[in-house]
Amino acid sequence: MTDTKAPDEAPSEKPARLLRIQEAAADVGLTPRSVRYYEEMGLLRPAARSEGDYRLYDPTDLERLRFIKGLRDDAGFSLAEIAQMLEDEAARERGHAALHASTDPAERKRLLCERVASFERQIETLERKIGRLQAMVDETESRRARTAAKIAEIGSSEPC
Amino acid sequence: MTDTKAPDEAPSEKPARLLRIQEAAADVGLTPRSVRYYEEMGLLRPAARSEGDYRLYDPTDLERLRFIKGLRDDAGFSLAEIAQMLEDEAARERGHAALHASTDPAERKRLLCERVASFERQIETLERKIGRLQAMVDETESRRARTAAKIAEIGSSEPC
DNA sequence: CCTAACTTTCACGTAAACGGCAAGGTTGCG
DNA sequence: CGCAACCTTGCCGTTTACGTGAAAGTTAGG
Repeated sequence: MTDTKAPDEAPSEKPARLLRIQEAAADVGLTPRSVRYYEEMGLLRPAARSEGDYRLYDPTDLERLRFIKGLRDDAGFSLAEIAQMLEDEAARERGHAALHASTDPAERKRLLCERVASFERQIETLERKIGRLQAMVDETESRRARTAAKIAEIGSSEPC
Repeated sequence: MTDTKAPDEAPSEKPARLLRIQEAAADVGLTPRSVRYYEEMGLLRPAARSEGDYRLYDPTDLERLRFIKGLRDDAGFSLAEIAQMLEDEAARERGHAALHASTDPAERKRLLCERVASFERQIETLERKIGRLQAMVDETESRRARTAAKIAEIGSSEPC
């Protein structure tokens, strides 16, 4: 359970189910056009291309697409901002690769710490947004409470 | 303290500091163009116009503008969505007016309850967004934790 | 009254994020 | 191998949310 991801040295280990753009897009709730656009914007590259140059997406790609969609739909980040965050991700991946290459504990640690820092930046960005949203909720909530208080003044027990 | 807002029957009670578009926009961190655009999209109308048709904004307008900016910048809502929320607001305002017109307690209560419901819809919309953002934070957090665990494995006490 | 600074409406321009179509190549089932 | 269904790149169109003048009117100070 601690080692879900085998480093797989030998090829043809895990064909891993590759999807073509339509299926991949549908899977994460996007259109093929959007997926291509994201690629054009440098947000992702399909894991592979078929003989005839068809884009082929693996599960990692799908996760990445879901991440992108989440940041766009839920958080309202621009693709440029998302690109920035993903570059951070990329740095983590590179760090991950370097991790396997290195056997020096100190080096390994440095790489891992960098990853943690990057995660924390990401979290901070998200939480800043949450904070501002929460402030709006709080304000609305207090107005709701004031109105509710007026209702209480009127009394007549029964709610609306 | 319970009656901050006097209904003001007589005019010329509170000139209330009216700002022209540039100052108003600067005050809330927008451009005059955006403010005009918001008006064009039906998001707000200046409290008054000068003799020569200059737009004049009162504090209520500024609050509204800040609200709009918040929803856009912080939450990433589209102007269309914001328009919807503000229409809700407008309904509340109309309810507020009707409240002063009506002396029937039952009627007053109905209006107030409507307002509360509208506030609650607003809160729900915001919290849905917060929920999704929080989910992303949680996911990132758990990944951070996994990485941190690896660091702990290495040991060597000193942090990064 | 004059002028600088601000404002108005109108209109065209733009960046982001796709939508949609055309012309041609690829897959894969029968 | 034939053909429907899917994919490719290329390119133009569209919506949203403004930016940027242009031409003309308004305000306020000197």
